[in-house]
Amino acid sequence: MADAPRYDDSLTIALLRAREAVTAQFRDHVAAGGLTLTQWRVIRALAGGAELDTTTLAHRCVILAPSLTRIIKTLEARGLIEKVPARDRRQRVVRLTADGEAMFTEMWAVSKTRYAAIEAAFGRAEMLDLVETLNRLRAVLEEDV
Amino acid sequence: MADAPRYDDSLTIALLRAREAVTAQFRDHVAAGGLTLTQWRVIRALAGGAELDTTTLAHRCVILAPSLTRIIKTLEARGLIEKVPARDRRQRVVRLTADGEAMFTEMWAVSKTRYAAIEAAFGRAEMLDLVETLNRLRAVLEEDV
DNA sequence: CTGATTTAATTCACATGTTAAGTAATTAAA
DNA sequence: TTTAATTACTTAACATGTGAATTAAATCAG
Repeated sequence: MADAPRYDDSLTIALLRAREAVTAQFRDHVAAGGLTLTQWRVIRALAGGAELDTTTLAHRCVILAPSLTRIIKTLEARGLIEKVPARDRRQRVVRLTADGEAMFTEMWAVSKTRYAAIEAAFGRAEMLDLVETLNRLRAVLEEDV
Repeated sequence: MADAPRYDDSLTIALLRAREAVTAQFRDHVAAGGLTLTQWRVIRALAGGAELDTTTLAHRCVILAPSLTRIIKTLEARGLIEKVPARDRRQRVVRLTADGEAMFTEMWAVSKTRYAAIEAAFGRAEMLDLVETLNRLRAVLEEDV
């Protein structure tokens, strides 16, 4: 039997570690705002007045529906998001409140600088290329394999 | 304020989605063996008779200590791993049992083919390059930024 | 129009992620 | 050597990941 590839060479582990390293650049800042990184993704997806239903939001933020149900409950209780009446009454459509938009604006200013720092350290071209490669990998895997 | 980059362009989201796509290739198979992907990483790290303490194992598998504590408890209860007496009695050193090694061997055969399928679909050179890029990104971020 | 099917969320149960606090063993310092 | 500091791990509490079952609303078939 061929040996297992060394862990450092494994694609899954490399993805896990890289993601961990990247999110570490934002975690403290987001936590200082009283949010988790997952909650921050939701806030960010809704920024600028977007009104999104749970399914769309879950897909964009890469959060499973049960998690999003809980997160919406939490953020709504904090007054950061609010429900919007929907024509299809099965859907739960939400948007940011004024407080939510304010929270986003404030935190985004810092997030931007962190993101810029990563670009500066790693290289803008390399970063764009990496994102493109990752999206291509995903496209390939979601087709067939 | 500059707008947030579109979600599809975000590095964090790209990493999240790519990882999701890759792990999806293994999840069903691993679940069929009664394991989670996280548990499988532990089994895999111990394969071949390795005896590792919790700290080393946590680092290699990219699992936080509290999670690993629970996982070790679970896998030990299932008879897949066992404790090894350690000179430093603060440490918890574990290894696979015979059953654990058998489980690994059986499942690894399938995992290998899945991994090979990904290589075939995405390209071996591209895959090696991606892993190298991810590790370089991590190295850059863990240095300074 | 009525019953069957599908769709959108939610709920449940359990595993893991995450931070902080706690415990026991080892090491360092006075 | 006795205490203080460090180390390795565990526990606790809460948030999220994950799959399965459930509920409510919309849609479809007859």
